[in-house]
Amino acid sequence: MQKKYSIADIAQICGVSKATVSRVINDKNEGVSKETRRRILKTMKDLNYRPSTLARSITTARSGMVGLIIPDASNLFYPAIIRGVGDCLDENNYSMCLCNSDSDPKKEKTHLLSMVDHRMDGVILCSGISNDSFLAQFSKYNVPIVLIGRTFDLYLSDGSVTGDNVKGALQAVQYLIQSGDRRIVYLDGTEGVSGAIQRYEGYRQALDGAGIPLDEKLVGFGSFSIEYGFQAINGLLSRGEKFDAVFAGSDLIAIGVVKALQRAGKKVPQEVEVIGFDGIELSEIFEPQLSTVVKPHYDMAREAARMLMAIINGQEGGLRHITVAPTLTLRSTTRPRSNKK
Amino acid sequence: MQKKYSIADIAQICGVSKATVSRVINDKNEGVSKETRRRILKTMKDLNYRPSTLARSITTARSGMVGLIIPDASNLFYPAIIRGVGDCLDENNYSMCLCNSDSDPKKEKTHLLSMVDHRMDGVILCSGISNDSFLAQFSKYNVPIVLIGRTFDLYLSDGSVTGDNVKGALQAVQYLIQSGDRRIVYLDGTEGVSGAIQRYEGYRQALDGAGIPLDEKLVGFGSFSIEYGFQAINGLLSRGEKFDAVFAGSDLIAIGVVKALQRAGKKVPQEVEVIGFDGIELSEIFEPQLSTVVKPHYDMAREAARMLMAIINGQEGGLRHITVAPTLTLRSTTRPRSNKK
DNA sequence: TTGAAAGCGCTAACAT
DNA sequence: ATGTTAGCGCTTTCAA
Repeated sequence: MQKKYSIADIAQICGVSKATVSRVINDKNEGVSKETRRRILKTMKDLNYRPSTLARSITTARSGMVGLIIPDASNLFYPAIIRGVGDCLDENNYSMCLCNSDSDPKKEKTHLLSMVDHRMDGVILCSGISNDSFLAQFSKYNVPIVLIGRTFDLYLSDGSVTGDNVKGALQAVQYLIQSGDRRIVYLDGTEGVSGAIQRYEGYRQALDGAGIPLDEKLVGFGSFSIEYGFQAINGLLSRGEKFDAVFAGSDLIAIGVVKALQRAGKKVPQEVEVIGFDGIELSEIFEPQLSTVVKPHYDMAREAARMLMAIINGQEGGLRHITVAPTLTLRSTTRPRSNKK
Repeated sequence: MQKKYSIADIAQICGVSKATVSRVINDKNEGVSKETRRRILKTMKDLNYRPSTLARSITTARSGMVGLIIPDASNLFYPAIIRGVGDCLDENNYSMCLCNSDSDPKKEKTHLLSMVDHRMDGVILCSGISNDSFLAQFSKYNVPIVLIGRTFDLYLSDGSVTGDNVKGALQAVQYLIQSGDRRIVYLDGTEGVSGAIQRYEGYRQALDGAGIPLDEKLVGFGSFSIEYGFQAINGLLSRGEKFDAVFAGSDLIAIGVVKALQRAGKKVPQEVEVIGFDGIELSEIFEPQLSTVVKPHYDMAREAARMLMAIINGQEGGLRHITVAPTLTLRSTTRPRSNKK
């Protein structure tokens, strides 16, 4: 167990002051002779000395760390998000502190406060919690925050990157309607979450536009999981509900839907068309490949991180609230159609 | 932009010393009158004061953070790992610092050093890099390290949790052989990585045991991805190679294999049986569901974190190197067989 | 029960 | 080019 050296040790051994050592640590090209610098560098190396970021942070008021809060790292929606912000932070020599909120306001609050305690230079919140969120009170702590995929309480944030959920849902459902479907099931995850609210809005607009009355029996909310999609369809089927298509608020739900449909002997897409939402990697891997509303999550996450870095570095404005238009991507869970003009 | 308060501010406002405030922050039940404690607590709350973990860490020599290094957060193998260590850390009020190494020794080194700089209390390394790893030199820094799924250089770590890859591969290939398969393709990810080396060993043992000569044309290494499995099979097929089954070193590879096979019109499992490795969530989601060698990744990661916490807390021994036996799980990419005795 | 003072490892003026 | 001196926000003896 070798001793941990501090800047004072290095200074003493090299016969210089701490200030000089500090200078070479921080790579100021000014003010240190080549010779001394070399000597100090060598000593640091020989002793395996690593300057403490903690101590530095305390004086510079910069921790070099950013927090990322997501609902659940094991949900297949998040890998792209994690990697996106991770890559951007790497490029900026920043570290990432990750935690799971489980969409639980309590946990969200705990983690948010933990970010403050650890003096994170900023945090990225990728979650869908609605009203009893701690977000409104978070500004007190003066930690810049940027939101991913959460389109209300934007005013409580310093930046945001979100997909246009209303439009995405609208397009998807319009497509189904044009395809001849009338009774269109709409299934989404956590009710009250911004994305779900907006997709519901898009769904309604599409029906309205086509003069199709909304049938609440065809609408359901649960969780963003395969299980929910599976159960929901089984429920509808057992209740004898008839429907031509399903629009799901997430790809995971859509996959559950397809599985339940197939299990019940319904042909997808011949008997029932299915469109998912998100365009996660899995939507392409799964067979049949999902028709879905694609959002570029990796890039969105990267952009959110870039934004946060800009804010932290005090760079001037630029657009701080970005909305990206999703693209309806037709694959194998919708019927092929000849292009119409 | 409100002022950031420090312990000194709170002390002054409450008319007590910093020491007293420190006492209530640290919740020592000793030494603070109920009244003073109440007053201090109230003031802290009113001012939104949050003690700086950084400052505390510098004196206590404890950061309350643990680093987790994985190759790639966007690889569908890792969600379970991330969540597993995350959950354990949460329970211990620890934070997680996550980074991606891309299986690049340089990046691994950079991140490992960053962990030292940030004075992480420990790190969990979940990666498969082989020889030019920085691991051998890492012990210099006296940061406890535990390994997940990396069964060589265990002596360089303070703990480890790994699956028995030799045995897992052996079982899988033996099963295929008993199933009547003779020409068995073996595809794995990064060559030289501990897991791959061991699976290759298991593969060889199984062939040996059955007196089947090893045909190197049926063996390939690439990356742990769907793409690789897909390409590899296409390559074999275009070269006119004949084979009865495929054993893949990861589920992702196996999925690529199945896709390529199906695309080429080969029936799985009727014409070609496929067994994957890992048992990630996706192996069950994918259709056809993968027959695979399952390891409990979430639990393994959790256990690794638990181990690390024990080491950090200076708790006595217990087993510090754990090997878990994987279980061959038969699903839809192998032919049904009657049980034999 | 409370306080004073030193110290943790660093940076940042300000001198020299 | 280098050193001196204060801090930064906290914990921790040791006294009172």
